[in-house]
Amino acid sequence: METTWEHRLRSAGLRVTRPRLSVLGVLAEHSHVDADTIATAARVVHPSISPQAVYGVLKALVGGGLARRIEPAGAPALYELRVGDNHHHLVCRECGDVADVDCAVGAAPCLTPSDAAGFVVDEAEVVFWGLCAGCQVARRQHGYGAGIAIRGGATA
Amino acid sequence: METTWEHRLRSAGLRVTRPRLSVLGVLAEHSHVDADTIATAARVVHPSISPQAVYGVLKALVGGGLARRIEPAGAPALYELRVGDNHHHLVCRECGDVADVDCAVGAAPCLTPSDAAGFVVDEAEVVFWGLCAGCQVARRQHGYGAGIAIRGGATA
DNA sequence: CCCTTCTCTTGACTCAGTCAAGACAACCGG
DNA sequence: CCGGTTGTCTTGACTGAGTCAAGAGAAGGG
Ligand SMILES: [Mn+2]
Ligand SMILES: [Mn+2]
Ligand SMILES: [Zn+2]
Ligand SMILES: [Zn+2]
Repeated sequence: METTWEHRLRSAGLRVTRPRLSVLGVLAEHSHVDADTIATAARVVHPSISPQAVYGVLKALVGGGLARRIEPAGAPALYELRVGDNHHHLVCRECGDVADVDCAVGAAPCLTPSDAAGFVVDEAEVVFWGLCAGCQVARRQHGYGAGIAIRGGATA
Repeated sequence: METTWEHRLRSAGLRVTRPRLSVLGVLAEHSHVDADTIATAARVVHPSISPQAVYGVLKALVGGGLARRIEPAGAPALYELRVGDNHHHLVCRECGDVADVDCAVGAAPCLTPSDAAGFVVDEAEVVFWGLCAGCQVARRQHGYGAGIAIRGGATA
């Protein structure tokens, strides 16, 4: 059972191209990256790649199930290769850093709404908002310690 | 204990203005509306209101805790008055319709991530993706029945 | 009623992403 | 190995949602 990028592209019905391989290469090293960062990194190995090619490649990869797209509120979309495992995300309100959270329940959707209002639900997307370790330290050092009012109102 | 909009604005440290009252009026009748819809509706009662005023008012209301902003992936931000009850949302992949969900049932791994990776979490945001009742019917009638590949990877 | 300060209007501008036309290159068949 | 057929990439224009800034206007404390 082949698992090279070439094979995975082909079995998704996609042609194997240099732009696609370089974007996949970037995604393999960085998780939760935006299109612009991907373009910059991909240009190291394939200098002529255009921003629009990156958008196109990413759309193809997501459509083919090779990549996943997440859109944290107030930030450009992020892409990752971890796909099909229904995992969730921690997002830092301060620096935007994103960390993976394995879903304790496993299968999607991992939660069931109390009243689905007639909806057929196929996915439960969970985003945990907070402060990453680094930003907690930075706050304390700059005198923002103790109880700060954090944007967003409702506290878990 | 006063609960008029005027009072609530003032106790949030905000002045009472016509644009703010008309936006609040719109929010009181429609839930989960975008800025543009709000502007159009507010213009009925206050014709001279500018789009930027609506953005400004909404930012003030959210900042003052009178309104909540949600940003479903791939759609403009939506606003509502239900605030401080940490409720969640069902979003239709087809028509974008949004419904409120009081709380999730079942295991609650999603209020406390198994491994918070050093983050201090203050909010768990949950979005249930699926098809609303109306769009389920529409699909069946147009021959899209049975198992369709739905965007987003993991299928329930 | 006046003055200060906050808020609104107007208009330019940003950012992330899309759309479309044509050049180009991957892959299939011969 | 070569040529033709598509699918993909490049280039460049464009959109939509939202921000920023300057000045006019109005809210509300004194
Ligand atoms: Mn992830
Ligand atoms: Mn709601
Ligand atoms: Zn951080
Ligand atoms: Zn629908």
